[in-house]
Amino acid sequence: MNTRFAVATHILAYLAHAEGQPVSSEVLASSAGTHPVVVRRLMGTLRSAGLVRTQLGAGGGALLARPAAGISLLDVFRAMREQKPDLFAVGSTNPNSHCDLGRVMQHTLEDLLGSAEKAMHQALAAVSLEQVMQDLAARLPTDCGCSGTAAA
Amino acid sequence: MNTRFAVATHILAYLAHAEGQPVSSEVLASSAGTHPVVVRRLMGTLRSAGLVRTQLGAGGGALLARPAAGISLLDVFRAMREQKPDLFAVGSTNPNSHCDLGRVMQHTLEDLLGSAEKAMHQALAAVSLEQVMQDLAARLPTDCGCSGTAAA
DNA sequence: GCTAAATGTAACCAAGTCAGTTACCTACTC
DNA sequence: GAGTAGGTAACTGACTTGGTTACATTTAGC
Repeated sequence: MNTRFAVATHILAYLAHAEGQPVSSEVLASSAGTHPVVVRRLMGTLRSAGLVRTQLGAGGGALLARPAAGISLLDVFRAMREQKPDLFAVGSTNPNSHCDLGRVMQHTLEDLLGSAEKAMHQALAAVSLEQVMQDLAARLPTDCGCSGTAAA
Repeated sequence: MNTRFAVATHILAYLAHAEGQPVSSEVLASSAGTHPVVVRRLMGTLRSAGLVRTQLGAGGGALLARPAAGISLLDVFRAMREQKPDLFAVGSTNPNSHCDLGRVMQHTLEDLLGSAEKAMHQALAAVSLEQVMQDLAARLPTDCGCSGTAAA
């Protein structure tokens, strides 16, 4: 899911940059180096997470659903994880359990690992899409000609 | 890799409990609800990470390589991840790059996500195997008959 | 209205990962 | 020497995921 997250952030940063102008999946795919359908699939997830909205028809495309400052990397992370058990799913350790160790181990790990995950979440929550853009801007040499809504 | 981590921790906790007594892969597998070969494979990873050592031959098995207090969940996590790129591998976003955005995006994400990962690592590093055992002990009703080195 | 340009999806394929399993060699204890 | 263990290779089946094609649907603009 590494790539999903990276591509999603890439896309969102692009959308943030193209404020208000819908961007087509084709353009986004070319920028992210993937296939338009992959972008649209991803977009479906981002849309149900409420991070983007899309416009059908000619001249359509995707737009941010809210200002970049209101979208955190945690939002993106969560959207990619969707309903999946957060990061550490201990549930699969078979509760073999002619005694309780299996089950108890499960709960113990869930607690201990849950706090680790929470720490990561907090760190992710602290970074907004706007900050990502600022970081990007600081790194881009000058204007390389791709800062518009054109290619990237 | 959820299950790998969970099983590894399960195994290590078991070994910590059986202080000094080698435990066979068969017993460990039965406790963790998996196959002995899976345990041995995992054990290979833990061994190269320096967390356990194994004894060949009759009466052999696995033992902790150091005291439980000296093994953190981060050690386990790292062992499971091995040489793999830590958690967020942004490298796969194609640097399509008729301009620099792709590459720059990569670096930016690596930095931002790296700090999130570091936060998680710190939280994991704060938990030792000994604490896991204490947590387990506190949860186990009384002595359910499986606290020895026998079954679990 | 018609056309062109988009999205939304479904379906399929190839690649990769991983747990489970079998099999066999090797090492060690008794 | 026999039995008991780990080490490892090899194969399988399930699952995930990215890429691709194909097609229905929607919308803007003429």
